[in-house]
Amino acid sequence: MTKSPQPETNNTRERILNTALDVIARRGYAAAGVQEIVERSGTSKGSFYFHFPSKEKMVMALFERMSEKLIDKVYRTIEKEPTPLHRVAASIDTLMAVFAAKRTIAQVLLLSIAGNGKAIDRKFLPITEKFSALIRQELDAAIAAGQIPPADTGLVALMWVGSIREVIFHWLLTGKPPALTAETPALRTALLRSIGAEDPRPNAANGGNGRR
Amino acid sequence: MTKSPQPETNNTRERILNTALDVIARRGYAAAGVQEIVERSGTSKGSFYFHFPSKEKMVMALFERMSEKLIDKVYRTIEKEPTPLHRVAASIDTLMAVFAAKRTIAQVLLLSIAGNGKAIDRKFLPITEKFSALIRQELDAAIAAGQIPPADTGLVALMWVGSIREVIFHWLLTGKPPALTAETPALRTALLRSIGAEDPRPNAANGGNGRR
Amino acid sequence: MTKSPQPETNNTRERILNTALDVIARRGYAAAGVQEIVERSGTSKGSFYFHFPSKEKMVMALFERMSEKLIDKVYRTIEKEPTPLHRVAASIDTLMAVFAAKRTIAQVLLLSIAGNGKAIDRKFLPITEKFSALIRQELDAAIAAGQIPPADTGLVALMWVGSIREVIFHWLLTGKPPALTAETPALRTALLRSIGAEDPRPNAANGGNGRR
Amino acid sequence: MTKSPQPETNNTRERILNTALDVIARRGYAAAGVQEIVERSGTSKGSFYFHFPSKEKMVMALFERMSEKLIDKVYRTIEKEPTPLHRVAASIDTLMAVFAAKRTIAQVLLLSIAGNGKAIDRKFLPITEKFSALIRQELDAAIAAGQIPPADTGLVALMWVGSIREVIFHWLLTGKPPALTAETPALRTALLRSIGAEDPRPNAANGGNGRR
DNA sequence: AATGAATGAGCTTTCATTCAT
DNA sequence: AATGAATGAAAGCTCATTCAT
Repeated sequence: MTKSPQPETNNTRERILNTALDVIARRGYAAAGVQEIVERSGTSKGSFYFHFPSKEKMVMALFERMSEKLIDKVYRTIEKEPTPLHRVAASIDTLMAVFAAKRTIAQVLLLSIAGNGKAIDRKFLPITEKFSALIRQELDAAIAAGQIPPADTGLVALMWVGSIREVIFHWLLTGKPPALTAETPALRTALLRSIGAEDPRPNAANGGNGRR
Repeated sequence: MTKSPQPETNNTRERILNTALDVIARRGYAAAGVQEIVERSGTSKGSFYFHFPSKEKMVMALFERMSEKLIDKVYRTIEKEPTPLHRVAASIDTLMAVFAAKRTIAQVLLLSIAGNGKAIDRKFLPITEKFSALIRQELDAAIAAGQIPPADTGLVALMWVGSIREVIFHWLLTGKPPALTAETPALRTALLRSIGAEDPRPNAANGGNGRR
Repeated sequence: MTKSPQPETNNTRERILNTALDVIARRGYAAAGVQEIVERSGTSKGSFYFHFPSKEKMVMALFERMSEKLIDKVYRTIEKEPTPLHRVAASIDTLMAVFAAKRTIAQVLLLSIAGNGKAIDRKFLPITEKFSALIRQELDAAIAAGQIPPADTGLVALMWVGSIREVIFHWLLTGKPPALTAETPALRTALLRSIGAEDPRPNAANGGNGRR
Repeated sequence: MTKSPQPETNNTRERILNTALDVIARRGYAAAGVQEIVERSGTSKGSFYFHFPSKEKMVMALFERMSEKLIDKVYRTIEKEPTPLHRVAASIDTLMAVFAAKRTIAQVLLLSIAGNGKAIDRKFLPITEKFSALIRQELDAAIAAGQIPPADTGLVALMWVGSIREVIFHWLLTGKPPALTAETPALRTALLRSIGAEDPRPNAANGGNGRR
């Protein structure tokens, strides 16, 4: 097996997690064997089970690390925005930008894990859940600030997350559009319109018909 | 293993497919063993492999059967509607209604299969794809009829399917809201608003705040 | 599965035996499934087990039929020969000629069956055994007639059968020489020489070096 | 299953190979299950597949080991002989002696494998092939040295291997003669005579009649 | 901390055989 | 005589996990 080039991180635990991300993206959760992960990461079974109590727990750790990083990134980006509505729009942009840049993370976070049938599902739920909690919070703030009309923000947040997820899904599986971020402005505009708001960043509004 | 009560269908092939639906919903694709399926369906492994060349092919047959039924159901429902926009709205309602009524089908069709990492994904892709093709078609008709402003219907259809999927997802995993269809009007209204249309069936619009 | 063209024989039992010969030649005894045999012969499992108590017994019947035919053929050919030594030589020629002409029979009789590890071996032994009994008998007659010096005819017969078998083996597996019968004269001459006899039919003796 | 007494070798790989030899001799290649092999060798399936990628590859390894040892043994024995003809005679003696001493090896090497119908046949061909290549080489040397008249050594080597094989076959299946090596001198004499040579080691020539 | 041989339950699939029709 | 759906034991193989070193 080819050992992935893994220069800096000398920390075994990190090496395993990084490799696991790769392998899961390539094969899916169920087909990602512990064997392959330890081979590619240049460690050993013993090492793996020294650092993690089970494959499942390791994947959970991976998820936590990924989602934490992602949520942090979103928070750091939106805190510079002037109003709640700007923050709402910026959240969308950031999520799209990050997933476009890190295909592997998108793959694992959004599709490789869902639907294993095990209790695992319930453990992984929080990830999409966190996104929608974040979005809901900003929407509520925008309503409180009078920028948008009242709405069932729980439902809307769910819908938004689903919309974003599906667009990325489609991109992951079909490769269209080649540059995922090209979709962002139209997506943002449509999402905001669904709650009766104007897009505060209409840089590349699009009124024509698509190309799918 | 408890043998599921399976009264009428004496056709083995059907019995296997029906049981497989149950077992996959309960355990997920990968963890649904042929053993359990044949035990619960009161058949045998030999019988299973007499009727299907492989587990994978059996699941594909199951999918085709389910998605065909579902798409048919939607078509039969919307053809009674007067205008394209009514048909668009009716599609949403029907999808929600069917999934609300058949929890098991929703589970398998929308979440148990995705993310197996294998080529299988690409075989199952068409299901969500079919939904969005259907929706896009109606949206295009509505635009042609001048009922709604021009839009990237490919993107919008994707977003709608994602929204619907996520709401159902949430319901499947958290059980909220207890009656999925309670969500339908608000969902429909928001989706239509996203393309600048008025809801032609505003029977139970909801403008309050959520409860998630 | 392609059903072999099987025009005349309307007798099911015969059709099965003929097809079995083909299938065993193609796949070997163990890999020759009852399924394939009945499919290719245009019959059914039920029919198969109506005519034969088991796969093993069917193969035995096939063997008996084949070896009987072959032995008969040899007897009919050699009875025209003038002296025991001529008959000995003619036996060799006939065996080689028949196997060269019926590759399939050679394959099944000489290699597809041997070594299944089961009790079957002991049942199939008689085939080579019959050849050597036949040869031994003629050799004994030649000795009695004073045509050749006394020898351990049991051992010699075994050696001859082994020699013939190995040459055919080699031909079956490597395809050399393209025409098996080209080997016959040299083979015959060498065998006769091993018991101190002159070849009574030295039509194409060969003293040069080989081409393997 | 009774665990074979397996005192010394603590190396798992060797234990598996040794046991496999036994089991294949008893049951034949196809009927020798991995289950039985690991049970008798006191290991586990996991261990088996840790050491070998497949049952087929394991058998190939076993074959290589056996045939290497055997060929080596023959080479070591014949190199002490003074002339090519002596070496030819010594090869025959050694092959017979080794197979007589290691019944199990004879069984597996000479009969348990042939006729599996799979590509495997072609992998196992080399074993008899190696014997005949070895014999041919010595025969060619004897011709070059002027010890025997020119002949088609390719054919002769094949015939010799077939003769030897058949005699051992017969012994394995019928148990006659009780001591295989009793056959050796007569066999050797007859083989040498087939190429017009005198037996250089006529220690126990036998001209009487057989007892088969 | 790390190694990798060992484990064994579990997997999907095959196949000779049976039996109601 | 013939059919083919059904059976179930057994096959080869996988893989998360353990453990002596």
